[in-house]
Formats: sequence, C-alpha cells, structure tokens
Amino acid sequence: MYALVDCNNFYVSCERVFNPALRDRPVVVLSNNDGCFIARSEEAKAIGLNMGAPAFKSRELLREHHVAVYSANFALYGDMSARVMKTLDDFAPDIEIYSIDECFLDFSGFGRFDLEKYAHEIRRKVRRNTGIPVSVGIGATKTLAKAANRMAKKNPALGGVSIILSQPQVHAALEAMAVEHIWGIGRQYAALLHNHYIHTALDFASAPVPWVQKNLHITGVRVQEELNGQSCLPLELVRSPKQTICTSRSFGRAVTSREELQHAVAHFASRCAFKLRTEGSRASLITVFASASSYADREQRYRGTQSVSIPEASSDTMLLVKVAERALESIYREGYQYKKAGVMVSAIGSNCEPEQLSLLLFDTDPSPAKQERAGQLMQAVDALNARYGTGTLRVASDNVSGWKSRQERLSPRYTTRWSDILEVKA
DNA sequence: TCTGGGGTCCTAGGACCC
DNA sequence: TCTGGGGTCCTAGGACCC
Repeated sequence: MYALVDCNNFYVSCERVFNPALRDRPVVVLSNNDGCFIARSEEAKAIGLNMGAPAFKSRELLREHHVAVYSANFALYGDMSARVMKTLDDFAPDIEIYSIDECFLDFSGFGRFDLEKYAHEIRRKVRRNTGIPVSVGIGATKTLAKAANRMAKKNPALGGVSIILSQPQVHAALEAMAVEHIWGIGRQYAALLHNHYIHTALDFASAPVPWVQKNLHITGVRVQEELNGQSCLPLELVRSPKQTICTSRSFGRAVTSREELQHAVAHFASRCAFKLRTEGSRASLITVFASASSYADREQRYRGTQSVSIPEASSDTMLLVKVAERALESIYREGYQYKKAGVMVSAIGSNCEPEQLSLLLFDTDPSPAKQERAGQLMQAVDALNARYGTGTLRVASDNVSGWKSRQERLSPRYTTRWSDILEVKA
C-alpha cells in the first residue's frame, strides 16, 4: 500500500506562507524569465489562467482581476520542500521524494490503522510545521495512490484525503477518471486510446494486454497492471546519480555579441560543473547549444548544437568552461538575435571509478598532483560560495550582466538569506 | 517587447562482430 | 531455385514526468 502526498499549488502556497495577504486572492507564479504560468491558485485557475500559457497574452486578465504575480523563487521553494519532506519522513518507514512537491510513503502493513485519521494527521502536521496545504491519496499501487490523490484535490468535499482500496472504491474511481489523467498516459497516448474507444481508466484497465503491449509498449502494460492493483513500480529509496545534467536559460533580452554569449555559456558550464560535484560525478561529454527565438520569422531562426568529448571525465569548472567555450566557437553565427543557450554534460561516471591515464590535451597539465590541486581548489570555491552566496567566487568569463533572465516579481528568499529578510523588515 | 527548465525510459534501426 | 544465424553496442527519436 502506498500514500501519495502532494502539495496544493505548491509554489503559490510557498508565497502565501510568507505573505498572508495573498490568501483568497488569485496568485500566479511565472517560469524563469517571467514567461509562462507554472503555478496558479484556485482563484487564478477559475479566472481561466492556464498552466504553461504565456503570461503576456493574459495581461488584461491579470490586471482586471488584480492577480498577484510572482517570479519563480526556486531557492525558497526548494527549502520549503525540504521542510515538508522532513515532516513526512516521520509518517512511514520509507519515503520516496518524487518531485519538489510530491512524496510517496510506504504504507505496507498499514491496513490495520485508521487510514483516514492517519492521513488527516499528516495534513495537519505538515500544515503546522510548514504552512503548506497538502492532499493525501492512498492506494494499493503508486498509480492508484496517484489517482486517489487527484480525487482528493478535485473534490473539496473529501477534505484533502482520498482512499481507494476496496474493490468498489477502485471501480468507481477508475470509471470516473479519463485516460488522459492516468499517471503515465500523456497527450499522444490519450489521443490514441480515445480513437480506440478507450475513454476511462476503467476501459484502459480492461483493454487487451497484447494490444496495449503493441501500442503503448512495456511502460503502458505496467500502467495497466498498476491500475489493476498489481504493483510494478517499487518505491525508489536511493536516487541514482543523474545520467545527464543540463543548465540552460532564456535570456532577458536578445543577445547578439559573441562575448555576451560566451559569458552565458561560461555561466552554464560552471553551474553544470557544480552540479556534477554535488552529485559526486564527472562527465566526459559537453554539449553546448544556442538558439535564436523559435517564434521569430523563419529566416531569423537558428539553433546551433555542438558536442565535445574530453579524454578524461571531469567536474572541474575551469576545464568545462574552456571546453564549452570552444564548442560555442563552432556554433556562433554573426547576425542572429540569440534568446536562449545552454550546456549539457553527459557520459557521466562516478568519482570513485578509476581514472584513465591522462593524455596531454587541452594544455592542462594532467599530472596527478595538479589534478589533486584542482580538486582542492573546487572544494574551496564551493565552500566559499556556500557560505557567502552563489557566484561570490567564479571564473571571470562567468558573467550574468548581459543576458540575465527577467525576474521582475521576485519575492525574498525568506528561509535561506538573512540579507533578504533584513530587506523585508526595511 | 513578450512563449520554462529540467529529467527519465523505451524502441527501432544501423553498424559491427563472429 | 537458392544468399545464415546468431549476437552487442550505440544513437536518434519519441513517449512520458514534474
């Protein structure tokens, strides 16, 4: 048995914790560069502000309804998430943090408990500890717990808790759920299913397995089994190291100069190197991409991508920046209005794996002593940045001034920066 | 003026091996 | 008339998730 705890309108709820005046008001949170809606309060949904829709198209609506608009404040949301997860950890022997606002709880053997009461206690405790409202769904499999959670959210009469365990409960829940709302069924598969007269989760659960295998492959078969109460998605207790790491941003304004693009790429490469070090990993393939607006006229569109592999996996900022800048050289074209760029690192291995013998490349001295020093330098850099703030110490080419994403409605980092709190007080 | 930023898994098909 | 029968590895692309 599993429970899925999901924070309600998480980013909006985070903003409301620190600004109670936002309660009962329509509130939205925008994506990076203040582009799209990525979180909406119930009031904002009711007005017709859609998930993922570009904000500039709804400017009238926003003004008309006095909607409170915020730039995404991931420092705040990440910290609030950690507090929610810490609270949930006390409620089950094992938990899986599935996303920034969702957590699966292992409820194996919890059948003898009063689950309804227990779920409400979870809600009460998270609310008291963090101020964040959550919904709880309980089912025999993760997919059923997901479905239950959706019901809890959609039906206010349930008080934020939904349990689908008995056969009639499961039957009724699946019958009421459209296929496109099943976890693991996206737009494409939903369209295919509807074309074959499979409209509800119940229809899908009883569809012929060979047909599902043929058209939705093994992942679709698993979803089907999960709906039928057979668990095939176990709780993932340890997160395996990432296989790819990507840092990319849309620019606050169009960038045309090679130099500013270099600054951006150096910044993204530095972030990737830092993320690698946080994971205890190293990468040996670096991919750089830069693109002009994909909404521009056809002749003004451009997207360049270049990958460079290095002979020895690394998480050294200086090396990755150097390699990324070289990759950028080969894709930069004069005369385009660049709107976005990014760096991706892959072919990732663990720090613990034995190193290959170095080759004399990239004019870096590969002697073990120098590598050792480079590692120590990165440790020192990370320690200083952790203490004094990201970006305190960085390579000179890592410069955000020319291209920085728009963040015009950013709230203070209430829980992670003293300086931001002092600002609030002032 | 203005449209996010991350990830995962699976499959098909080609190159290559003996 | 007829043209083997296994494998593995890699990559691109398509689906999905938040």
